[in-house]
Amino acid sequence: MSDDQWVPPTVLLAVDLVILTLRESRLQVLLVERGIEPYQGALALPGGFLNHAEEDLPAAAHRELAEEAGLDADHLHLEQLGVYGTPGRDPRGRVVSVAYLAIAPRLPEPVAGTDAAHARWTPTEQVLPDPTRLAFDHHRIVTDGVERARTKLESSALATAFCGPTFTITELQAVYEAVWGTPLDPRNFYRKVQGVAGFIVPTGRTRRTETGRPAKLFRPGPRQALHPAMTRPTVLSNEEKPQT
Amino acid sequence: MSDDQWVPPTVLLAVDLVILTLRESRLQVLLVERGIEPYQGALALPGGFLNHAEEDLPAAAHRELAEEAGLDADHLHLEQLGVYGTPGRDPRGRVVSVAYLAIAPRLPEPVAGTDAAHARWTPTEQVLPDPTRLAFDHHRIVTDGVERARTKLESSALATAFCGPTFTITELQAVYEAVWGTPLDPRNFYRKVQGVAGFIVPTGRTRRTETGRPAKLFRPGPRQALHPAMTRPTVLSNEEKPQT
DNA sequence: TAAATAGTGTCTGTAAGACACTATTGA
DNA sequence: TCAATAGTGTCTTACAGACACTATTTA
Repeated sequence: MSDDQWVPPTVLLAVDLVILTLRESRLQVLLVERGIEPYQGALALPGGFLNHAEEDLPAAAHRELAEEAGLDADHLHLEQLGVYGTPGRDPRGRVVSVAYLAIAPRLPEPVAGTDAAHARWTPTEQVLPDPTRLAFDHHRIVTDGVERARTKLESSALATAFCGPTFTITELQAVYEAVWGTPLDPRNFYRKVQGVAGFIVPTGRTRRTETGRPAKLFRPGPRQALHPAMTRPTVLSNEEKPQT
Repeated sequence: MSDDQWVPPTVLLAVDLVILTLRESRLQVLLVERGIEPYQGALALPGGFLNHAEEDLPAAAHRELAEEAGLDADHLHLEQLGVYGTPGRDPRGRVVSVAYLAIAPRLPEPVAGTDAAHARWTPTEQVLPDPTRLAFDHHRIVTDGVERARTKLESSALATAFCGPTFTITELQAVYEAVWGTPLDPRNFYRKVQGVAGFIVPTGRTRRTETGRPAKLFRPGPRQALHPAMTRPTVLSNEEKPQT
């Protein structure tokens, strides 16, 4: 600290994106096939270095979102997930990556012939169990992103961000079931979700399905913080099982 | 992106520490008086640049913790808070800072004659209301750190990290009251905290106070995640007040 | 009609919060 | 004895979860 010649080291700064959506009733994450070394040919999160030294971090995240997934900011939740900067995580040198979590309603297949051509949706249930499937430390980042999404679903109105502008309660339930990976009781969910003030508001319209009673349509309400919170069914560890 | 000459920009990487403790029944944060420009003479969070390009982030956080607060890793909770990297936040150039939250039991006054000589404890209630009191964007970082601590107190056993190796239930309550900034009912708190399996375990000993019945002593239990969670009294916004 | 999905009623157990009460110490 | 702090009992209300039941559609 008292070395007069010392100058602080510099690092390369990147953003990585965990983009989650719901397709085929499953939670899916956008992955790209890497075209260059390192990890050429492997699957990785979309992302990249800052464009220039003055680019803002959220701006870089939005730019990558547009470039690699063809997504504009509409209906889009974007939040910082964390920093991943272990020395050696990138063979090119000291790269520190800021991960962002993006959540979007039902998204289309990436369009061929664009920058997003090598992108593909992959169910998280295929990615999470295998830590070696992704390049760099991206498996850890995806794991953290999914866990963040699960937690946020409990206490915030984030679930509606997975839906279109209007939705049925059953559709909303499907979001919770897909993200949490647990089945929920439809009747309890129905009343529960309506009892949370400001979470969803009825539109007065209904939506016909192939068969069965038409369902009322709702849109997102004004509330971001949910009271009472949605409760994720607790997977009981051995220690907390009731003693019979 | 198709410019063959383009090379990614580099940035300066720093760590900043929000070190919280409990002194005089108040939540206090460690601040240092800056000895150099920019913001010379102003109060700021302890922290600094990476020592060398290969230093790990948590290692840098621990190093600053030792240098600026004289703290070793004992009894210490340390977690990543977030990245603060807005262009222009530091007049010296593009500095991206990774903030860490550290929580420690009752800490002594910083020792004069060490690197920590210019450090001082400051009650958060004096810092939080005034966004101009701290250098850089450190007010925001402190705000985020305190909010993180408040939230973690609800669902994790973090509160015991503010206490010594053994503590009374009343002391534990004082932690919750200081961090949350709300009074709690001692009788309900007493039963509540004992009903949370694995949170605290009785030592069998008691501690005498100046006056009044001696209190049972407890030590931290094995559980990190609390079930049921401690509930922070909800400050009702206008919208959610019950309609009479 | 049956099959399917939407939506309601009701009960039980757990837990939060209010608050009266008892217990054990020092002065 | 009183003052002070520790600890218990009990009631009310909220809410999670189980699950029987009714409602409205298409085939």
